[in-house]
Amino acid sequence: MATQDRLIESTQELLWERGYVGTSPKAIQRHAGVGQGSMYHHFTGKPDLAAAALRRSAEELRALAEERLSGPGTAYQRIAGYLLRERDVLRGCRIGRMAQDPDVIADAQLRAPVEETLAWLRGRIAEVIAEGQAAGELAPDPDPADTAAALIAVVQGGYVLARAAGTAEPFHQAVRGALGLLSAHVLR
Amino acid sequence: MATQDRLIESTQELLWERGYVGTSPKAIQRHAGVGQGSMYHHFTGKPDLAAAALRRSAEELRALAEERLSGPGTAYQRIAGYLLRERDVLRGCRIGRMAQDPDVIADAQLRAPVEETLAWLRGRIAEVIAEGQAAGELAPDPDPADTAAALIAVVQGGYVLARAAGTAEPFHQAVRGALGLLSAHVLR
DNA sequence: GTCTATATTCGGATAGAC
DNA sequence: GTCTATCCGAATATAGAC
Repeated sequence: MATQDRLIESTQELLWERGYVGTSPKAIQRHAGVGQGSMYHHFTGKPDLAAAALRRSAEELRALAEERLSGPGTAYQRIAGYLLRERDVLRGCRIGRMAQDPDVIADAQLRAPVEETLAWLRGRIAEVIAEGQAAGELAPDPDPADTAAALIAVVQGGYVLARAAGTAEPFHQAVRGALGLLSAHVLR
Repeated sequence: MATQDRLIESTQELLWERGYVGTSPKAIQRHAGVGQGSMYHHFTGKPDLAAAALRRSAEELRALAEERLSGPGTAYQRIAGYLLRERDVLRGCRIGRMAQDPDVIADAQLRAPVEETLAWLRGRIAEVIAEGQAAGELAPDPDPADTAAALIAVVQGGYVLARAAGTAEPFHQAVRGALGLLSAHVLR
């Protein structure tokens, strides 16, 4: 694999585990097996490399989500498929995690992929809900945008509860709870 | 105010804003207007001071939540009151935020207040739901523990969405979405 | 493209005077 | 109790040789 790619992948990994403030250039170099000079040859510095890593994570997350959301099944089934898909619960969301970091939020380059990805995800799920309502599969009363925000928040917040508890169980409870509430609106 | 209290309050503030890794002893001293030696006289070091700050934040959060949850009204009204109460949305949750920090999760002293507070909150909301069901105010089918986890996750995840977006709106959408789904289960 | 040397500041603390 | 001095390693680079 190319040196750049090894650097980007290592940065993705470390950002996920330690956050932006907690990830040092030195640690990235060690993890990637790449020297100091080499890193600064390919990237101008930590923010540049982190931005590349976040853009790649954003792409990957989007592809994974789209896989479930554009698959077969009713609106409810596709949303349930998305919420119930295999996840590394205790590690949390590589993208959502960054929203807590003030240095990420303060830097437009770093914040853009985070903002865009979560906005896209809310919009995409709102579409699926609206499709379900148009098809008569879902009751017409829940607002698609509000409901989509609630569902994504359940995932992001579920990670918080799981990490706090030291076990994945609260995440799964939250997802079951959300699907339980939503399923009351399934018409057929 | 006593020096200890100024240190604890400053630490609460900085942990909220910058997280544990992002908060240095030096910054705490500056914020509190307290000298180096003074800080190390009252606390053994950063983890000790952070633990004191987190315990205090945990108490405060609990008191604020209990105020709404044990107030007057039906189960649904009390839960809605809790979800809709005034919040500093873009700053997020002082306690939930810590769950992302690996150094907090790794240290039992630091993690305990986070774990206990969120577990208490889930339990307390589950109780309110169960009371509502017993009183015939809420449909009996939603599982109290799962539903409570979903509601708390909506709050925690709502903060993530809001910070990512740079505006409080997604938080409010998520709360409206959750209350919309829950309200379908209100019987009277 | 990669390596080693060097620089500067900060993080997190200890020691001892007042 | 509080202050100042000092310490050592890490964070984040830049410079220049190979």
